[in-house]
Amino acid sequence: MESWYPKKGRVIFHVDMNSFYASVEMAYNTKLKGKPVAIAGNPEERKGIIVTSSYEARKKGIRTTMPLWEARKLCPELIVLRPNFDKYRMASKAMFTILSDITPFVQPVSIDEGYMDITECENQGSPLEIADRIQTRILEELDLPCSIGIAPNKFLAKMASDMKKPMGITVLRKRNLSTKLWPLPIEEMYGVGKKTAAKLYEMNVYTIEDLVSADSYQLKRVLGINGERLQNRAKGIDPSPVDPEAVHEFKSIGSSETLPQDTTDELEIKKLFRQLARNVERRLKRKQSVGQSVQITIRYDNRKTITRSRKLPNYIENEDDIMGVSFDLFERNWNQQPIRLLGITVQDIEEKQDVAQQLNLFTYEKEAEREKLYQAIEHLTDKYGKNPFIKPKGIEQENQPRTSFQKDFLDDYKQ
DNA sequence: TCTGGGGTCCTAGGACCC
DNA sequence: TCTGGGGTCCTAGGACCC
Repeated sequence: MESWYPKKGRVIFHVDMNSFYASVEMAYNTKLKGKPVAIAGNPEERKGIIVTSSYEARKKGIRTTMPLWEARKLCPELIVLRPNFDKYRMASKAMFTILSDITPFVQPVSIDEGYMDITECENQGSPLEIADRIQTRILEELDLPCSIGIAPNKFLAKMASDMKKPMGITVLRKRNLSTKLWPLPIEEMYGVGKKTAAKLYEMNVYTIEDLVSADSYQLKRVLGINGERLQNRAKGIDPSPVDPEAVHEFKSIGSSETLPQDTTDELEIKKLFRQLARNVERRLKRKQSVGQSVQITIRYDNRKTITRSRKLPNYIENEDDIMGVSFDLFERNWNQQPIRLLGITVQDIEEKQDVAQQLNLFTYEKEAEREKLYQAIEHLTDKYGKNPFIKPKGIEQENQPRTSFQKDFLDDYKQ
């Protein structure tokens, strides 16, 4: 609810680690410092694309998602490392611990960036001093560089942290928008990707300033609700709060993998599905969670990608259940073309403790059977004024009608 | 002999219900 | 003799981000 008095402006930080994976590798192995380093997937296979690279590598033109062979052509002396996520997760945890020393209002958004709301931290110094202290601690204690954006809301803080890299601290105030934000090309705005940029060009929007003054009806027509939101952000309006709980409310857990070669071999496909199901189970269990939907992804050799999903009548968590649903979806939907990638994602996730009764598929089907039988008995009892079954207790016994009398009743019910 | 793998959010159509 | 309009759920796909 809005209060009547003027609301104090917020002070939001966006803390963004600089070329995070590469920096963590350099912190572990200082001999890598000053050299062109890149993290890439399996270098032997086609999954070899650049995930992150050091600034030295970027100077040579290395870019994220660039195929490895192309990166090597641009920079033959490139040091290529496989990702080591355990290291990165540890560094990330240490980094967020430092942020949490300032305020509990920290919202991690990915492994290497997060927002902070330091509005109530006046007693700890000015925003600039606090940012400087954070940056120094992360550098001295973890040997990792970061950039920090300071602004009255999340969007502006995010844009600000991008303005000076590496090791920048940038303050973006409302009154500076026209000189610091608005001149930027529209495709540099957070939330504007290739497709949206193309639509905006059509409307003669090339800079963030153009977006501010664009016709809002036309924007809404072309981009839907996102058009409205983007224009508001361009104007410097973003009311979304820093939400420390958001990180726990994950909604899906998935695992996918590109095959070494495209394949139509059902045995190989099954093996990969089994592995993906196991992976998803492991991560579900680690988070003490269960899910109610299963989605599979099939990418064909021509890169056409389809998804098929099924909402289940109950929550599942086990490899076998995940595998069963996934493979059934696969068999119903595969068009026999060679496959490049397969994926399994479990959605509609709840924490186990929040789910009243969690049953695996098998128990559920038993329950459903039992329920149906009870209904049948109830129906017949109503219709004929008596229970046609001699022994109403012990459903398993009743499963098989023992007399033709009972059989007729059941047949009657079924039709 | 190009383009990984982890996510979130939004849209749109059809089914179904009132 | 013809057919409203709203709401929710499910499914598939797309856009975007790191």
